[in-house]
Amino acid sequence: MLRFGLCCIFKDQPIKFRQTTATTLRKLPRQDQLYKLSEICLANTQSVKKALQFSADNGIGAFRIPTPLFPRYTHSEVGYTLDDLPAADEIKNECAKIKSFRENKDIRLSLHPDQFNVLSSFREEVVKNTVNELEYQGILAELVGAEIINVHVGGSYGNKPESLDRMARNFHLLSERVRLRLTLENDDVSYTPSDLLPVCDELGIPFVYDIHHHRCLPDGMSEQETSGKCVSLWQKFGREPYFHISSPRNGWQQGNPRPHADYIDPQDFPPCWHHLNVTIDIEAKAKELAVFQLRVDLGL
DNA sequence: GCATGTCAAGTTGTG
DNA sequence: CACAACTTGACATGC
Repeated sequence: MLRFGLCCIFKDQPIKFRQTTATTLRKLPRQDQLYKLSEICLANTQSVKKALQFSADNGIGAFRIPTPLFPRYTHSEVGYTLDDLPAADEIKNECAKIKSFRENKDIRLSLHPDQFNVLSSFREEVVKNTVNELEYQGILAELVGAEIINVHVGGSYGNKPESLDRMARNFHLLSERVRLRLTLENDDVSYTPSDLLPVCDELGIPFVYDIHHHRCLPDGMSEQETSGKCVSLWQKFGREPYFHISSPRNGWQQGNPRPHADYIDPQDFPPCWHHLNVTIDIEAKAKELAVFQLRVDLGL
């Protein structure tokens, strides 16, 4: 069975996630900052619950939680912990509901920390911030029962082996809570599946295969072979594999193929995936509509 | 109301 | 050298 996953936000569904910025918060007294943050965090956890309900109602088996669910949590000036917030108990209660709903309905939850998280950096400050942010993601993941914290390696700085070594060393700075959830994903500028599969094997963590990135940055390994290796790595941990797919906004023939299209072109869906038991996150701008359309196009 | 500029963080490739 | 792209626009401000 193929399990399709939604990413972060919705196109048509009235499910919204709120945000705020450090600049805005800085203008408020601490008390007001915490009140504002409390409202946002509570609203966002309620939105995750709605997203899960929508998924359950529509046969969608995975949801990627927006990274800034608790906005500015790790910020050096305006950061906070849940217990600082007036609605801390309510927020934790919502998270507990998300966790049990997820378990009952078998919906997988993942997190995808953004590009500022660079475990391969040679700058101590960057690594420190990255660890900090990943630890926040770990706390969030534990609260809501998210299984995966998926990251890119980041910079290669002109020397991939050395950068991967740094990443592997910095991996051990992370708590078990984060290490047990961390996965690596191939990107479209530096690290290919061939680069990452051995590293993942060494670190004992799974590999998330993004086929669009692979097509933008090929490594000579076929899609079928890469899929197979990804599947066996996940099977080693007794877990269901995770794939990502998207289509190029302007097609493969003209311009930059990296920007994502609104929908998935069924031609871009690899035939070798059809018979697998895997989770496939649909990275398309039309969001839930793209998942529905793809199911129709593939005759599912 | 609506248009517009801004928002914590990193790295890379393109024009 | 500026800017877009990346998993993703939303929010605050000012007219």
